[in-house]
Amino acid sequence: MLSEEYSRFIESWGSLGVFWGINRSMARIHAFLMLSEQPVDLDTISDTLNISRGNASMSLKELRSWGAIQRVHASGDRRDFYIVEQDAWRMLFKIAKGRKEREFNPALYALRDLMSEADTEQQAQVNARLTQMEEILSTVHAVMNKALESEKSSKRMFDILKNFV
Amino acid sequence: MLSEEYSRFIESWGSLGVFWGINRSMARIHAFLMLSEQPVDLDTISDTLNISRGNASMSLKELRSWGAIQRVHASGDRRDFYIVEQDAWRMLFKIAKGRKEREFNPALYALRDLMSEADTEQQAQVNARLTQMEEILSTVHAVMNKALESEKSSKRMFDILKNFV
DNA sequence: ATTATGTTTCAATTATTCCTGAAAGGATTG
DNA sequence: CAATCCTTTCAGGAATAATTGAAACATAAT
Repeated sequence: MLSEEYSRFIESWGSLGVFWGINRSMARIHAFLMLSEQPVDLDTISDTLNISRGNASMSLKELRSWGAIQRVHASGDRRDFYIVEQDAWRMLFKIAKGRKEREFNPALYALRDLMSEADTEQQAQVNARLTQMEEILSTVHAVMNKALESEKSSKRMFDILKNFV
Repeated sequence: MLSEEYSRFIESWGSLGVFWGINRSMARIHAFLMLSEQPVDLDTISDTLNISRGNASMSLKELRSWGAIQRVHASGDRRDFYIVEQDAWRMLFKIAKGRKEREFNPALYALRDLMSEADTEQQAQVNARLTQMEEILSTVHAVMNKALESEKSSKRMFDILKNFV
């Protein structure tokens, strides 16, 4: 049984997960594993969080594919156990990277194509707007690429922002 | 009828909208208005984008509540017309602000509560993990607050990042 | 006051996403 | 190699979210 604080954290981690575009179950499982000193098996997860085994299994699989968690084995035990990836950064970046490519990039590329294809008598205001938008998105694009390029690079960016604040 | 480039931009803007947590219709309408030199009325929107009037009306209302678009009137015309907010920043920030408060903040607060309530014999590894996560989220929190504090502040941050890249 | 024109609301429908549970699949043990 | 234990898959069901369309509402013109 989980304490109230544990539950609350797990649930709000779930909501934050939705913000990142991962579903609630996955995020809750991830939160639970963050709070577990010992490796945890599938049954414990599904019982504690009230998630079906099927769902838990799929969620664990996907979390694993993102490098968010690892599967480990206890000797003399047939079950699989799971632990979180020790480095919290890694997961955040993996997720961010995927979403950026799937959703951000296409919009930027479409915008650029639009601007290059546009006939020259494109109306002035529209042009100005698109130009401004393109500038913003391009910078965001560059920043994200840099941030997602290497752990070192991202940490440096993080520090710069930290100092700015 | 829209050109192919226009359509493509509108559709991918729709996907990007989903990334931000606004629904496809709203994002498409917003894109369409960005591409219109002239103020546009509800019928044109609903016909051009194949969106029902009801949906268009609701979407326009919500876009307006976010300051993403404005309603204007043409003299001698009964209809309402819509134009995009001239400053692209404003909308992005409004949206970011809302989502941050609804989804990010609760997770951070829950994490902090968890850490303060935790019994002292909390296990070392878990503690280390939570501490690391709290540091990251706190910094993100501070950065976002700063960015959302004022237009000037956000532009400064934007420039800093631009230079870093 | 009535009609004509345009907008908004909202219950019902449709689409999408998420989750379940049972069956199939693997691996280990006796 | 059969039995046991655990995991994975996936079709169907449940829950959510988005969208429609028709009715109610509002306003201006006649």
